[in-house]
Amino acid sequence: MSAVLEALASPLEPRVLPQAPTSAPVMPLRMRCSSCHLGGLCLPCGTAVSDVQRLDEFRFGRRKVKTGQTLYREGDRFQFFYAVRSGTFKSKLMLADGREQVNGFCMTGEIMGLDGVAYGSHASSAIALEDAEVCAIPYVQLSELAAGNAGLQQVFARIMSREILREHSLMTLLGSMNAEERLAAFLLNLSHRLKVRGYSAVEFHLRMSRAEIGSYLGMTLETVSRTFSAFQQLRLLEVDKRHVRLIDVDGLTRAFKMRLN
Amino acid sequence: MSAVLEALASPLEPRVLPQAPTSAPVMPLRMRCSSCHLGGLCLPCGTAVSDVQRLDEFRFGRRKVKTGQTLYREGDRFQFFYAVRSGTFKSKLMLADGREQVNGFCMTGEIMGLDGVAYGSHASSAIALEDAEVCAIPYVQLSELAAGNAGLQQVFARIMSREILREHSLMTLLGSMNAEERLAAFLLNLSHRLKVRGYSAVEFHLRMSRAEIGSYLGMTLETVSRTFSAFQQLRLLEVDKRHVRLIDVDGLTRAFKMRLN
DNA sequence: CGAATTGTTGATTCCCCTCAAACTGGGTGG
DNA sequence: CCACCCAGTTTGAGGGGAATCAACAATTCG
Repeated sequence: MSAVLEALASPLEPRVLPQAPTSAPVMPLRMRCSSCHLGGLCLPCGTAVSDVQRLDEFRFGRRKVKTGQTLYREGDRFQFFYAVRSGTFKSKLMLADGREQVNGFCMTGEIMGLDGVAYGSHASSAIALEDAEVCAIPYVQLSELAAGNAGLQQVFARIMSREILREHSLMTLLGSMNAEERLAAFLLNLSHRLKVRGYSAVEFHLRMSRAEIGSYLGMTLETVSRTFSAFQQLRLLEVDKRHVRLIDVDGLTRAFKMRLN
Repeated sequence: MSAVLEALASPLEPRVLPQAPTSAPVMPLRMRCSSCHLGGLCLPCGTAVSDVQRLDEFRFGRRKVKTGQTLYREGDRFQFFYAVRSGTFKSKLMLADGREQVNGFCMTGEIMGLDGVAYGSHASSAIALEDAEVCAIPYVQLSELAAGNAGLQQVFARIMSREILREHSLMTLLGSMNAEERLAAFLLNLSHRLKVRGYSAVEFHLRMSRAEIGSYLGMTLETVSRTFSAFQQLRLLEVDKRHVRLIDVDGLTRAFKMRLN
């Protein structure tokens, strides 16, 4: 019986899935949150200074992951959250027919692995789309720390809740938008996240293939490509392979006219 | 800028939305978890006995909600989770064009309102599809209690994580399944949840309209109706308005062939 | 009872998937 | 060096599945 049928119904049984070793090396380096360049982007966001000092008490291990390497695999035992320090990841899971379903892209400061808490094993795989580095946050230790610290606990709850909201939005997108609206929403989301991270909001390099975008947005790679071309003809953007320059952000915004909560 | 664009990027700013009063009355009755008939279905699921006693320390208020009434509204200040004691709810949000997007149905024992934690206001509305009763769990108190109790905190984290998994599955459904697969998955999910609650797994009354099912599954009400008829012709089930009897569960299972994680 | 809501079914349209072919840039090896 | 391959992308042609528009039946409700 699949997770669709069981997600809410059989709450706490651990799921038994084949174990596969993760391929990325563990780095001996350890970081303090208070000296991290990510600052407010990451876990400590919204955390009081005193709580960040609590986070410092145990230093998080770092790990480098090269392009194409797997950080963790669907079914792996869940031990760590991973905060992206640099690079981009895709989160994916396998369907019965062997196709892969991409269900997220993670950039600097974003937390991966939240879906592992429910059953103690990762429900998705994380694969680096470019050379990347992550901060491994041991769930057990974070839990213990949060148990004595209401502030940290709230931050953690909010991060989980934000993930729920993110998926709400994606569900709305998949359930009620056409191809142009989906791609416009995707590009504007990307643009916004890049801007927050200090990169250009209008000119950027896509880290993911057409097929990965298509999987994420629930359409085929051909339709993604065609929609890019259509946007270019409408003078909304310029695109050459993975290089994108947004010309008419307002036009793109109008192109996805739904209010996504 | 919509939540799609901001979900992960601007983490903790409270969102300002119009306030609307909730319409359901607050009941003076108060319940202890340890004496609740829901038992393992609800929040205490997976909680040690000693922790349930902790939950008993503050008694949760109950509230009756009649068919069609709103328990909480999108934009309302987030103060409570709600555990469904009886009845069925739909969770929905409004799109820019006035249509409503249904993003979940909640039955006995399930927790509503998890999406409110992120920004301190509810991101969706909850509406009773039949006369219902809920248990109002004050978030602040639950937080405080969990701060001194690692077990309870874990239960809470798992509930959030399960919600994330549920949405993963729905995203996969919306992104990669056709109408028949979607409806089959929906019916099998419903069947399973009813069975767990002691009802018949093969014969039940749908609490929601074709339009609500369609909104939830990302298809039109006409397509929902047609797909029901098609299943009936295939002798997979019998359907008369909202009364459903599953005849060939295996056949339905084959009808949605995807492995949803 | 008429009006409104909900559900079923039919006819038509159209968006996107599928299949297919061609192009690009990069890497490899003879 | 160029021929070759390969993965990724673009573009075209055609078909199918679901949306749209519409009519009608069944039920509920004021």
